[in-house]
Amino acid sequence: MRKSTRSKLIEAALEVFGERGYHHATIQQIVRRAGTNVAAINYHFGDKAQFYGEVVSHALNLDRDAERIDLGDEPPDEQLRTFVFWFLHHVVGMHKPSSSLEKIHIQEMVNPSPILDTLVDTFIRPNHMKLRAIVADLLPEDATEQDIRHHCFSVIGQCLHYKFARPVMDRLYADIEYTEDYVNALAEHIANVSLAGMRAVPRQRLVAARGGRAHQS
Amino acid sequence: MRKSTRSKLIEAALEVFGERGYHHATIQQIVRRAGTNVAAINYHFGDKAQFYGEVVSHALNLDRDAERIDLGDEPPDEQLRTFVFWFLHHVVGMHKPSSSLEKIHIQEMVNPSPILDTLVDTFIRPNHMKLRAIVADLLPEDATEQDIRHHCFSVIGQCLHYKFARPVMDRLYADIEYTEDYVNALAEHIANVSLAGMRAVPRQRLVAARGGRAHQS
DNA sequence: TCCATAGTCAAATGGACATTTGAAATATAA
DNA sequence: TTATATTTCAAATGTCCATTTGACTATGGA
Repeated sequence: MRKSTRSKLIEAALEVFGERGYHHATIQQIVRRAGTNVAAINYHFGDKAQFYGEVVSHALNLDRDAERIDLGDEPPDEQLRTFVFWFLHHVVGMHKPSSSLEKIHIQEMVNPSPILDTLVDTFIRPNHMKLRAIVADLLPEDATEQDIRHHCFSVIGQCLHYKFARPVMDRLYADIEYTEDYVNALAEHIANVSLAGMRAVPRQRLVAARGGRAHQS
Repeated sequence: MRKSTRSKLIEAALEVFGERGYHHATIQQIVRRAGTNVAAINYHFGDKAQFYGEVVSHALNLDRDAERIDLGDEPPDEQLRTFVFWFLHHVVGMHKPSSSLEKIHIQEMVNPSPILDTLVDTFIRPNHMKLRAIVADLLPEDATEQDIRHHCFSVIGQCLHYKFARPVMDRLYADIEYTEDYVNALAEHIANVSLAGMRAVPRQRLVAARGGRAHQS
């Protein structure tokens, strides 16, 4: 059975939306890549917005079957390392291209569209909860809800920075090459900083009382 | 002397470009806010791109006179805290709106335009070098160039995450309010994690030899 | 064979913009 | 004042898109 126009459109759109984001992707680009013409979008999906919705939920379905992180029963600090490796390689997609779903995920963070709600519920939150569990394990018993969140965001923030700030980084340091080894070293670094930060928490408690310092405005 | 149309345009544009970014800002919006009409852009600046260039360099000039971080001669870990406070409040602009230049800075990271080069050279790099100096001070003597960079990026990455991932965060946790106190606590957290990470460096060295682990693909 | 339905296509339509134009208004200098 | 240069304005033009239209083709029963 030859590929239906419909699925060719979805596949092409997955790539184009992943590369350019919803707003910057044009229907022309998509149908050209799919080898068809603009009217097909209207016929099969109604309009661009609905089309995008179908493309994303198709990607989410694909993803359901795809590889998940297996954290096994390693000790929590090993689990964190595994998570960071996975996130950097798979989500941030540093040395080899990430899946289209991950690319769309990144695009949606930068320019959210209405589907971001769905994306958070079916994709981002589950992953976040996995990290959260690890972090909660690593922090002392009496860690507050806030502590847990903040440490999660520290981990993710360090990782995503290599995606979002890439244009700036490349201008600051032209010589970086994102080989697999380099990305592994990066993951190692991020895991180490994060773990050190979590181990330091009890000590922080004592210092934490320092009132909010005035920031110069 | 009444404000010239030219400077009214620049001021309005500073705001609009800061809010919507170069691509999403329309000339209509700018001239409406400046109380004039589209032809003024053509007359004073040629076209949108040149206009944007002038607006940014105007902002950079303003910024030259504006408040800089004064790190004084505090010990390096205090300097890092100061830097993080400054960056979160002033650049990321968390609890009160940041200046238009900072907003444009953020916009350019997300959707770079040709002026990003200028922005990096005259604005981002100098700030980066300040942080770099602090980090180099905090790390052991034998820290590599890579170590220094990575720790810088860890600091900045954690801060910027609260800007870039905000749409997602708000959906994950609807109850966060970015009061001044909260942002101060955030800064404290980020500084603590970063400092702990840097103090842990020598210990890492020993572990660092672990070969790049295969990531599941 | 005939017809209905699904699918495809090139071309038209229409909206949102940036950009240009030429005339009108205003300031400036002689 | 008069001439000249600046500055503003409303309207026209052109471009890039999404979206729609109506004609054309293929397929699969009756």
